[in-house]
Amino acid sequence: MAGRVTIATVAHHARVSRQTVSNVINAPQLVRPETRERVRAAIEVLGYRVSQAARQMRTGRSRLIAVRIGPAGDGINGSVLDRFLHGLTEAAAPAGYRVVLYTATGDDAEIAAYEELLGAHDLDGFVLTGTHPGDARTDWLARRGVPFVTFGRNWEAQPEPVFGGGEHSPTQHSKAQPEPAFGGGEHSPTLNREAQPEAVLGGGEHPWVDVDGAWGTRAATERLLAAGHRRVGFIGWPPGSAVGEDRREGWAAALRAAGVDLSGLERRVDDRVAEGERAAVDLLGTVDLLGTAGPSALVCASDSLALGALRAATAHGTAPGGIASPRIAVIGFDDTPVAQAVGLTSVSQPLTEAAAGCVALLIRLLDGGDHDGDLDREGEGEGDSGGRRHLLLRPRLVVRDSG
Amino acid sequence: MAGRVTIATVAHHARVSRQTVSNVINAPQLVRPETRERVRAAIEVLGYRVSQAARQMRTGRSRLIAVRIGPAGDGINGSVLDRFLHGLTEAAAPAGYRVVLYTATGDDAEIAAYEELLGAHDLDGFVLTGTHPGDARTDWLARRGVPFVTFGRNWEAQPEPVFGGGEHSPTQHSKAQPEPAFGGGEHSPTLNREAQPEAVLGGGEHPWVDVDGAWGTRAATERLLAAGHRRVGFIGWPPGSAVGEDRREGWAAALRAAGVDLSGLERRVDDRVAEGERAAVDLLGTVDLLGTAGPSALVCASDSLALGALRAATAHGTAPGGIASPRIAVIGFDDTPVAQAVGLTSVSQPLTEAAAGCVALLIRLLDGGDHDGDLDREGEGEGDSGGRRHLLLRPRLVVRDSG
DNA sequence: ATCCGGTACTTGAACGATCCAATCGTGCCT
DNA sequence: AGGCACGATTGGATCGTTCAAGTACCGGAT
Repeated sequence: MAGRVTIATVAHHARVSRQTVSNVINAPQLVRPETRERVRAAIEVLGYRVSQAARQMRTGRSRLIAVRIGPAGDGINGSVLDRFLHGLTEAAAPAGYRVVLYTATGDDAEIAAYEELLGAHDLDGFVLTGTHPGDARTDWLARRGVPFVTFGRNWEAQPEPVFGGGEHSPTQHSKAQPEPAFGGGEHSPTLNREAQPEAVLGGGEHPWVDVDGAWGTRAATERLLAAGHRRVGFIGWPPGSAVGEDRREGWAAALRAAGVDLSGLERRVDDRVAEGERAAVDLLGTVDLLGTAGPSALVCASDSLALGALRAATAHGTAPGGIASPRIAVIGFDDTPVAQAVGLTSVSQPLTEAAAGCVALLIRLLDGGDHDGDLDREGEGEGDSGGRRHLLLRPRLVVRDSG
Repeated sequence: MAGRVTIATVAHHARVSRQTVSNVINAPQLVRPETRERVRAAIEVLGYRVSQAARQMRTGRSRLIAVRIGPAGDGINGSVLDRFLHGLTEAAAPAGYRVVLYTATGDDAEIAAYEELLGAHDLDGFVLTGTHPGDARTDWLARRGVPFVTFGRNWEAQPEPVFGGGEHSPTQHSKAQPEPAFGGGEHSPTLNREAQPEAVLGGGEHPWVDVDGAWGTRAATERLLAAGHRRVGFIGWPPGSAVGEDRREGWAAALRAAGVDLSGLERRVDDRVAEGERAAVDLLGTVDLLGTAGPSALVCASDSLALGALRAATAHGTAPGGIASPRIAVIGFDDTPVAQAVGLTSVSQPLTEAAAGCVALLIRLLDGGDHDGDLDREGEGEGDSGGRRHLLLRPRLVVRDSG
């Protein structure tokens, strides 16, 4: 009550002015080492913490970034989301940023939420998930000059698929340490913020992080091919979903590369277990006019579909009359707890790295706004997102019993 | 840039003083309706939003509440957590509060996080999850006089099991609308905050919200008994977990009430699918000295265990030699996506209501601090958390194929 | 001796809201 | 008419920080 520790308290204790204390915190290089240490000691002794509110009022920056948390199953869903959120929170903390949540149903409501968050709380930036073609949110934010990053690539601008890592081999660095850079100083030095955010977002494309779904389904398909399967089927979502098309494409590419004819190997259904089961039964029972049998393995666009397929496969394998026919392999997507529970092989998204990538890109926009010069240095081993505005991460195939 | 809309802008536009505008926002009853409307119109026209930073600096209140998001599977996990988070965010918004996330591994690290959050961001309150006996966090917060609510009852003080709803019958209101109260005014009227938080937490017990696990397992067990099963087994966690003991107790109580002997019907294992399967195989194969067969149905402390049990049950049901023995029923706990996917009957926690309850209790601490008088009125049909400091919610049994 | 550039630090003035005490009607009662 | 109470409104001070400008000092070139 009586003794809130302010910057003035510290200043008095260290026998310097307030501004010098401020400099020790925000621009240490301006202060003589001797003085600096004296001030730091005072801060330590008194247990001083800068008041974010006061700082924010002066600078207009809140050091808060916002993420939407949908009701459920929107874009990235279920337990996928909370791993992502955890990754965000953990990556943001060392840079002095915190994550606040907001909800909204539909793009319009979300834009209203932006108004509120920006107006009242001076939010510094946004992380969007579940982007889709024709997304009103990205346009709105870009037009307003609000810094943001999307988890999910920009589906508008198709070209320029930039890869995060180096080589294209199936071996992958499991832990890529996306941003070892920002551990250094406590805060970035004071900069003359000229408030020209539209310059930051120049170039027409916003920064994004995404997981290469096609690579995942391709890896899954190739694994099945390598195991001797030829006719590898695919159960995906109805056309129209960009993510869905991406995942399908990986499967198709792998089969084309192996010279397998795709016809009759594919079903497109809604993302539910029962639908997946029906589609699988349908596919597995197929015998075309030439007597070619149905697929002997299935790649699915989600774990839900895969779970359905797995049921159908089990039934199919034992049904004929006692003699177990060769087992139908199934591979899912997202490595949800369901997959872990039932032993389903699945493509796992590197969510922690994706989250760290989002934070790194966003913080670059926020703290390093106008350092265009710095972007010139190329891949000095600094970490994945070296000077990039986009980051396409490779998923990982988690192999279990099912394929 | 040039024209940020401040309270002075609005005042000028509406031809009143700043204070009047402030009163319209914070204590509308002090302002003549005519003036009030004029000011509101000006706010609307100009798109004015109060600057939280400025308000916070003056009042010391940030209108931010914090929730920890653990790495995974800690206390409440997976998709359970993000439903809870969504509920919190949604319930907090109409009262003008926002949810910020933080991470910490272990109680000590979490306490360090409190220091930081309180010192720098002036956080108003905390929602803790996964409380356990001897929790250092609650002590620390209580000693500091920081408002907080736990999701998870206070395991220290065993007595006083207060029920949220009314009657104790198995029928339940599916949607209980936990807090229809706070939709009214935009903000609470200005109060003389005397900053005596220790008074708020007087009485030795902190507010909490919890789900009545025993009620859930009891309902599950009773359902199985009603379906004709007599020997209903239980697969739970090793002794030591308060939540685990609670869930076990519901099963035990139901069997005792039905006059069934519990011996040999129970296994206690770690919370993994394989362990659940092993335990179920073990239980189902049991034939004791008197020739009594093993259980014909299983209640489990989690969906993981139940999934294992379900596998064992399927195998058990078909193994003997062709003739399918009567199906073994299995019921899980938490209604995770896994349960939904495999058709497992499971006890579902009312997470949205729990979250709303947490927010309601916390906001009562924050906004209504010293209204001790108000607590006297008893259950006036105000909604669940009428004047209560504790809220024990009933779970719901979601019936699917498995039992 | 004067001027200069730079470093190290200090001082006054904002940021935008709320709180406090004082003021200004306005109606009502005696 | 005067006094009083009450409701509505006002100006000034304040929260803790950063920004912009200013002071003091020192070594070296003019």
